[in-house]
Amino acid sequence: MYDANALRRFKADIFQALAHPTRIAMVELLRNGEFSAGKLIELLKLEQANASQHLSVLRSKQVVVGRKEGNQVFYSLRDPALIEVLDSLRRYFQRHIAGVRATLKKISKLEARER
Amino acid sequence: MYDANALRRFKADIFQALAHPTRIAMVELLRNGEFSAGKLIELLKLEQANASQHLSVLRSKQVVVGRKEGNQVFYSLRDPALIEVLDSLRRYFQRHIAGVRATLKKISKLEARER
DNA sequence: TGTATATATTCTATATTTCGAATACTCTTA
DNA sequence: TAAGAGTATTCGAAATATAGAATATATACA
Repeated sequence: MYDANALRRFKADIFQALAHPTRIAMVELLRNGEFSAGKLIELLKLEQANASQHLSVLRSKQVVVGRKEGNQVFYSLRDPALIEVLDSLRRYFQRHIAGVRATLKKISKLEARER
Repeated sequence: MYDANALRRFKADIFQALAHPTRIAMVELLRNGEFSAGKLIELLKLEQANASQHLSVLRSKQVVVGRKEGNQVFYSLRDPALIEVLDSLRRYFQRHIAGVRATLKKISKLEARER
C-alpha cells in the first residue's frame, strides 16, 4: 500500500494546477478540443510569456499535453476524465449559485468603484 | 450575465482551498461527518496553530463550516456536494493509477534516500 | 543562409503561502 | 475570579507563485 500522504500530495497538485483563473480558462477551452498556444493567447488575451508559463504548469502537473506541429504546439487535455472533475465543480457551484451570485454582485460593485 | 472571469476566480478559489495535502486530508475526514478541531489535529498529527490556519483557509473559501459547542468547534463540510468533486478526482486518479504508482514509487525511493 | 513566426525559458520584482512560536481569545469549572 | 482546555490570530522567516521584460530556441520559408 502506498503512502496516503503521497497520494494526497498528488491530489493537491492537481488542484493546484487548477488554482488559477487563467489556467481554469485554458482547461475550459480545451474541453472543446485542442488549441494551439497562440490561439489560447489570442482568445484569452494573455501575454505570451505568461501564457507559456501557465501552460508549463499544466504540463508539469500532467493536466495537458502538447503536440508539436511545425511551428506551433497544439495543446489538449491529457485525459478527458478531468472534464468530469470540472463538471462536478460546476454542479457544486450551481447548488451555491445564490450565494455565489451575491458575492459576484458585491465584487462587481467593488470593481466598479475602483475604476 | 455575470463576469466569466469572476466566476473563474471563484472556481480557482475552491481549487486553491483544496491545493494542500493537509486540507485534502481534512476534507476527506469530514466526508464521514463532523469532527472537532482537536480531533482533526489528533488524527492528522498536526501543530495546533497550523491546523487552525488550514481550517481558516477552508472556512474562508466556504468549504467547511464550524459549529461552536462549548469549548470546542465542530467542523463539517458546508455542502456534501463537494464530495462529488473529490470522488470525480478519485476516479481521475484511478484511471491514471499506473502512472501515479510509478511516480509514487519514484518518490518513495527519493524519500528513502533522503533519510 | 537569413529572417520571420511561434513558443519556451530566464530574470527580477512582488505577492502569496506556509510554518512554528508566541500570544490572544473564549468557554468551563473550581 | 482564577486556572485550564480548546481554538484562533499575529508575527517573522522561508518557500513558492505570478507578472512582464528580455532572451533563447525551433521551425518555416524566402
